[in-house]
Amino acid sequence: MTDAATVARSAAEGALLDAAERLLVQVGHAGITTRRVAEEAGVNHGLVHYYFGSMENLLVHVLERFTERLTERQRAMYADPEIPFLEKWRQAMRYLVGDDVEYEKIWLELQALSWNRPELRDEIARVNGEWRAVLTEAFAAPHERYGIEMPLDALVSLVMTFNEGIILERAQGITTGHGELLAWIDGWLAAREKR
Amino acid sequence: MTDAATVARSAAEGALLDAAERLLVQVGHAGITTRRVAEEAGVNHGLVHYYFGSMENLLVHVLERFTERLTERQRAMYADPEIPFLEKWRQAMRYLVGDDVEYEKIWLELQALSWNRPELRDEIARVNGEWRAVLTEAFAAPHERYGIEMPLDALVSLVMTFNEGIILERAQGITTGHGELLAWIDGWLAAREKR
DNA sequence: TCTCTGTTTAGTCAAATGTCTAAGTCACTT
DNA sequence: AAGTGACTTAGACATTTGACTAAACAGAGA
Repeated sequence: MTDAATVARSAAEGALLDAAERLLVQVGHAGITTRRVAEEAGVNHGLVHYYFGSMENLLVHVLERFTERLTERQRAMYADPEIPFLEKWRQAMRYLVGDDVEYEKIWLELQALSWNRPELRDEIARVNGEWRAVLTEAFAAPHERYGIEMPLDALVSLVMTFNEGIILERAQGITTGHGELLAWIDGWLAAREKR
Repeated sequence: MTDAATVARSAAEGALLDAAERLLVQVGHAGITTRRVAEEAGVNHGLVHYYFGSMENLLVHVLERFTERLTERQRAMYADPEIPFLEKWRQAMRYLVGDDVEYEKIWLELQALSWNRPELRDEIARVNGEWRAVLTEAFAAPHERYGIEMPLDALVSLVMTFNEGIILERAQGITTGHGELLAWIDGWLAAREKR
């Protein structure tokens, strides 16, 4: 295979994966067909089969690429030891209720896909475990410093699940109470920070 | 229309709605077709069109019937003023992590369906609002009695979203931390109860 | 008993879909 | 310049799907 050809192929493959993500946002996983994703990507519909073997397999690749980026983003958000915890928390909450609803929609659609494809569930569970690990490490020090009564693993689960709940509600256009909740947490953290 | 015919028709309609719910659990909303739901219900596939006009409309009826039951269940869970709050809470949490995963799967599939059908979102939002109202009323007294610092609407949002997050994680086979979180909350409530 | 009306059945139809293939195209090598 | 091999294209093919329909059917009332 020539270099030029390799580049062209990678570009086309990437275009198909990008197109699939856009269609996840626009119509959901159930509405994606080989012809539609090819048209969205501006490539011939035969390439879906040529590159990925099947429509199903293309979505598997979308999932893998997305979870890789997601894991990276989660790590970047909380990992840097230079940045104070409160700042990380605020950054994470800004993302959570920011206007990047599309990103969350992709993630939800991929999760919904996994509900009925057992072979994809491991990948979702892996990302969940990774996120849990990142949060557990990031919250270990604040957990002690702020004197939070609840055990660390319970706290991490609480943070993860209420985040997922907010994402789920936002996907349905519901935002009631989110601002109040996040504002109170922020105030609570800030007050303890100053002491 | 005769009475006997009415009964037979109601039975067949109910059978189709029940079959659709079972298929939501088994294969998700994307895998439901007129022929498949008819076979599952044991009726002729033409009846889907005759009764409901379209496959889409059948799912709308499934959503309406389900949300009606869900609202009723939520009210029954928290409404009775005779039952002490702690007991209600424990009952609700037992449901949440009970083995009735199928029920949650139906609810999640219907929500996922609504992500791409704007006409269904009002119904989801309605149920969400109803649940919020029920919880707000049920938590008003405990909120004050337990001396919870967070404002009531933030507390209600926290409870709702972490519940939804737990449901979402459980749909993917993830239960890490749930037991620890609920156990701690239970202990916290129980300790304040005794005082 | 016979008709009439609403229900049920089996089957038709066009459109859409995933998969696959044969022919065409292009860059690179010899 | 011709050949080579991989890539790309357009189209074919069998299935499946939602929607629809004509005919068979059943039960209530005359």
